[in-house]
Amino acid sequence: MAADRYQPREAEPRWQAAWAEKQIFETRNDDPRPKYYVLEMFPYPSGRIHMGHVRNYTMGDVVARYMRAKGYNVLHPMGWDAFGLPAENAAMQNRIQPRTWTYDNIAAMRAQLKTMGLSIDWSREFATCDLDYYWRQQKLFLDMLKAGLAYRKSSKVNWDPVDQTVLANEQVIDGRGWRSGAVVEQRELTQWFFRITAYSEELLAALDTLDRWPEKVRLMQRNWIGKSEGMRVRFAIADEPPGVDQAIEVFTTRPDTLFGASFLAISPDHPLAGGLAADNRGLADFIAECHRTGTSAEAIETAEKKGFDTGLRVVHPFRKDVALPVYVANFVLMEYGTGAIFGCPAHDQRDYEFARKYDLPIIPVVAPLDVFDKDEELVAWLEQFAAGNEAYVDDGRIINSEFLDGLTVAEAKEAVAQRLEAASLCGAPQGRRQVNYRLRDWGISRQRYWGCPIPVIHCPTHGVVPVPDRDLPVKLPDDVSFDRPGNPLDHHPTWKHVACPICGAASLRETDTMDTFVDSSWYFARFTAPDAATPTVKEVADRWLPVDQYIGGIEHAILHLLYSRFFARAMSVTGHLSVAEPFSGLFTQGMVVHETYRRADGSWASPAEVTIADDGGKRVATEKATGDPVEIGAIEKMSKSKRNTVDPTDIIDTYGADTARWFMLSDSPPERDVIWTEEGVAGAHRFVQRVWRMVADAAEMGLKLGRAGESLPNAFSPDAMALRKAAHRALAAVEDNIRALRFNVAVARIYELTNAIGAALALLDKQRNDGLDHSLGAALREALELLIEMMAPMMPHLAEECFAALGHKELVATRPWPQIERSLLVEDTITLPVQVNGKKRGELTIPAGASEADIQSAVLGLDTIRRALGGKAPRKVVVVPKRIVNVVL
RNA sequence: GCGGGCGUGGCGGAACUGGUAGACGCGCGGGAUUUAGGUUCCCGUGACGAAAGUCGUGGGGGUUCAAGUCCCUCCGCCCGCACCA
Repeated sequence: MAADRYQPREAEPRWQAAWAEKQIFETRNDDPRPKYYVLEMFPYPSGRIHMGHVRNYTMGDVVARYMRAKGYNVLHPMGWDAFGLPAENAAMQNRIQPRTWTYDNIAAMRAQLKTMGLSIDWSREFATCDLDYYWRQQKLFLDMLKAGLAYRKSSKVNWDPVDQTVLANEQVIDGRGWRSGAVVEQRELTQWFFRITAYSEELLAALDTLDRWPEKVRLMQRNWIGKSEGMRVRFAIADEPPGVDQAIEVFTTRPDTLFGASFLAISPDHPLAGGLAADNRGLADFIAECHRTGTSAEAIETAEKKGFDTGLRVVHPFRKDVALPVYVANFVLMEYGTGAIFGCPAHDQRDYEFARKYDLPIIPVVAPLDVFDKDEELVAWLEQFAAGNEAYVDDGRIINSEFLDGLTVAEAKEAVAQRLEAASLCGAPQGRRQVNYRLRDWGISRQRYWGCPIPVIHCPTHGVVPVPDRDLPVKLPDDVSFDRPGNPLDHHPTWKHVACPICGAASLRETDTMDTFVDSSWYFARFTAPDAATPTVKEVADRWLPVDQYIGGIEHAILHLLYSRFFARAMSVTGHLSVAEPFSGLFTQGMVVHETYRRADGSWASPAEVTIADDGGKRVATEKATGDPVEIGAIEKMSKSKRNTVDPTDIIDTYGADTARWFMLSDSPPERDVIWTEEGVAGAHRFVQRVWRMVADAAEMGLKLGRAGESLPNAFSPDAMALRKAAHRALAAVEDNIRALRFNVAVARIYELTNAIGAALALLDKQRNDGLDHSLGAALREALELLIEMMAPMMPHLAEECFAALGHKELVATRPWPQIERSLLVEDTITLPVQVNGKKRGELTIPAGASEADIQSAVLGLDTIRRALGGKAPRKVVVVPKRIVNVVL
């Protein structure tokens, strides 16, 4: 019964055409069934898809196909994150228009993606560089401007000297541009910002509602928002006439340690520092030196805490006789709090180091709880502390602090707050409570061509004038040149010259474009009505959103996901939708990694260039072309530089999309990295062929199996019953595991069922000449059909081919998910492991309904148990129903 | 430094709220089919042991009839953030 091999190259396009022809993945907004929105992070059109895309989109497709089979109206769209610098770089290098380059890439990648057999609604496809999309984005911007969520300010920006553009804080990594890797400079520019900080608290608090997000991502966002509760405290400058300007305001989260203060420190960028430096040469030099020190991680790590005594003195708020020196210090950031701090060396490590260096007092004001009320121990602790070289930063009770003595840290914070709020300094309260966030407003201006133009006009009379809706879109010109650095829009001879919409005077267009993170902050909403003349159709967006399952890489844990959360709120305020959170379920998948291969000369060899052989249990690599030995290196993320990439198209050409999909889902848990191996792919392909062979063999035995759609007999032989149980149990397990996105376990369950079917098939084949067990034939057909249906979300083409081979006319893709026969999940007899003193000594097979007493006596009657007991009487017998029996001596 | 995650055979990994550790796959060994290789099918595969059995989830300790799972402690690896007052 030699069956032909399954030919994916022939079968896969045929089924893809069948699905396309019936338009079964095109989703209607007016479909009354419950909705389910699955989305994978859309790709940047770099030109070729990579294995990371294959993994990402396969996972999403499994969920989409499964939920469709479960009766949901599934939205599963695809688009392109198409603006951005690489298109301009290509323009400069290859003298090709960014537009042409981008759309060519999209066409190539779309064709590649389509070979994967994804159940995507391609009718909703768009690219963010489509005029139709960025036009609506300009509308969103104008609405946000009106709502006060977009504004312009002059600010110090991160300037990337290589890409010649401004970067968001989030795009600066260790002081370098996230794309170019160039050391970032600080420049003063007028920039557009989105007021994301208006939602600091909201974005933080709502993280608690995102219970289907990875804890890790929520934590990263929490840290990024960086809430801290503290106080602003004003210190009066000594020997100056009282006046509001004669105070320095600091931010602190430890007002309880105020009596331990021994100095104030202000940032080199603090206005006061600048003022003082005007007639203090030494200070001016010090500030200049601070600016020279890098902001990279190493620089900060190794930088010494340095300060410069300004000569100013301030008055301690509670001890008018104590004057504290004011330093300019290199470790105080102007961007955080007020740009000034009070130093409490005893309870802050940085302040401690600073005090040691400049010989300032170190006054302990918090004592550990366990020594606080024991005089001798407290004295000993104080001595030990004085002899040590570390600040005490843990909890405790207050000492050396007049009215605070004996209070807990929390009580002391409250007491200080009340005093300072009541106290007055120069006509204002001396202190006030303040919640501070690390989150900054989002700078979106980019001095770049290939992005969404910011739709405003600068009029000499009226200043910034929004482009009226009737004049939208502000269209990117095609005739731009890239022969000099800087922004081509700015260089364009005519584009920026326009009349003011208010007075008609000659004015200039804004030539900055938006950060591409803006484009990806609302695309999920646009998919719900991709052809609408407005950014969204509110009722439609509200019906579809939030995205039920969003899948993508962990690298977007902060930027993209936080911006999208902000946009959902901004779009609610401006009337485009009314959901707060864009993604109710988030899954972050692991990377695809591969071995690296290095030649003797140090160059990298690609997997396609080497042959792996087994040499006495050790894997060795040789170069295909020359036979030279190649060193097998570390397993790393697939990258062009290490040349350890595998092209999805090569794999699909060789093995078919189903094999690639199946391998991506097997073995590794989806949140972890998956190691791409030739052996693994071959194994996946072996399984594809095995399933096909089984189906073909079964089809050949046609008569024994009954026909497609034929109902099952009433009675089953024990063999048939066992197979039915295995099939329905597998179905239940696969369903549970797909729901939990535990695809690797679902795959294992499918393998198990396949093994069971293989055994049953062999049994039936043996009966060829003997008496036929017709009920086994029927059970086999049922099991095979269930197998096909449960693997269909993962290997959709193979499933269709198999289903057709069994005589079905219908597509698997349009069939409802099979019903589990619950009665088959219940065992009538069960096998319990039996332990003696916690070690397994035997097994007991007994009716499921047996009483505890029956089980006990049956257990004690087992030979293996009697032998293990050696004639001794058990002390007790623990019976855990349906699980285990433990006989205790 | 702060925060989080992880540690199970040769490898990737299973193991529900404590209840048969190693499902499933890869690799490896043996056998059958084949002119041969490959393919395919069958059997075996945690370690030690002839066997009975003993040991075994990073190390050590604890709770429990029972621990990969809970508690304490130590070690190692990975990731994120980081002069945030």
